[in-house]
Amino acid sequence: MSHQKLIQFLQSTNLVSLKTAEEIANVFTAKEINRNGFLLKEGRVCNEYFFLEKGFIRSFAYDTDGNDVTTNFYSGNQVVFESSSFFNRTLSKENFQATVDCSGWYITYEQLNNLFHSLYEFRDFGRSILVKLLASLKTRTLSMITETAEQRYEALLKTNPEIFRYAALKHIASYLGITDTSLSRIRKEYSKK
Amino acid sequence: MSHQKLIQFLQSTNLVSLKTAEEIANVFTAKEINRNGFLLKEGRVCNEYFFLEKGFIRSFAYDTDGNDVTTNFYSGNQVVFESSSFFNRTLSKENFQATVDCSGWYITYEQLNNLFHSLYEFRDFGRSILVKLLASLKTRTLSMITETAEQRYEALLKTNPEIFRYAALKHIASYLGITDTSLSRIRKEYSKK
DNA sequence: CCCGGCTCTTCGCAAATGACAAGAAATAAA
DNA sequence: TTTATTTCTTGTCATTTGCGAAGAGCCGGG
Repeated sequence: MSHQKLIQFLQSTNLVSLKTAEEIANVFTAKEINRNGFLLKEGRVCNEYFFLEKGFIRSFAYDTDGNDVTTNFYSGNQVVFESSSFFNRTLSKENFQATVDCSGWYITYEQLNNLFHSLYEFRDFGRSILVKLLASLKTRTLSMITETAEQRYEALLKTNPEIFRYAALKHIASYLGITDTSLSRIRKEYSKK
Repeated sequence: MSHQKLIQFLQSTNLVSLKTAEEIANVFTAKEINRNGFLLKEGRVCNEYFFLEKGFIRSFAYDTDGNDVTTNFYSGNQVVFESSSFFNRTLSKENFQATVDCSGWYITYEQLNNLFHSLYEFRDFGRSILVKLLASLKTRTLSMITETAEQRYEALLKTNPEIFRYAALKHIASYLGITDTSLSRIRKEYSKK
């Protein structure tokens, strides 16, 4: 168990030097999540800023009719946490569940704030994570408006093929904003081409 | 022209003391935007962290077919800027246009970074802005998936009635992810109730 | 190994929405 | 004011998508 991947990830933004990345990484604690295990359950306060090194996580919420709606997918080398619950210390409306066995590293809210205090570079890193999340969500929202379900399916298949290895089709369907029935039809059409 | 509203806004998050809020506000420069004027045009780097004191701004992007798609609406007492372009110094894909005469205050990227450096509290404030943007976009994306167009229209009417005072219906339609034709029909149905 | 449950596909039908076009209403320009 | 332009509504029709149900396929627990 080494911090290698985490250090690489911290440096990948070009906001953190190697020395600082090592310093930051040393604060993180190893964490494993078994298949179907939860990183976070709704109704609780998110207290782990989790770097997913290996595995796959799906986040989802329940709508007013009780339907399970996928809010996001996370594969390796990403930070996984619910920003609003984490930073505002409020109850999470989302669940984060491992689709396969996962391993990674986390720091708590307190540890993160200590690092923000002491290491200028880590604040910039933290901000870049938020900005990235916001940008990708903007792109997704725009695609919900401007693209057809089939176009969204095709784009997801090309840009995030790993999702199709790890996630159930019904969960991909709700992520795309359609029913599993409709996704099935789209896949049938698409496979003809 | 006073910083009063800006100071109040800075304090509203409870992350910034009055003294610090005043200190921060003093760095901001007054800015007016005439009706139909632009705060930001696509293809340029967003360099203004703009506090909108009065007025109304619509942000929009063009899809691949050249259709104008509303990405957001901003009324008074909000921070208006494109986070990805601003923080990453990349070209904006969005336009920000004043729907009516606007007035407010801005700081540049450089000024914001200086404040982040010198004032711990302002960093927390800046983060809370990003977290809020992310949370509201999450809510919107989820509503695009789980709610019907009529439900989204009804919710917007209740929670953001000012949008209907300032924005054209066709712009509200693209924000809701439907055509203006469809919005017109929904309004007709809705008015019967 | 077999059973039960979950997932995915398929079908028929209903409802929602989009595309296109025409006309009315509102707004801006001359 | 008059004219031109834009916005909004309405109509028809085609397409997409959802809903409910049924059946096939897959997987895990006993």
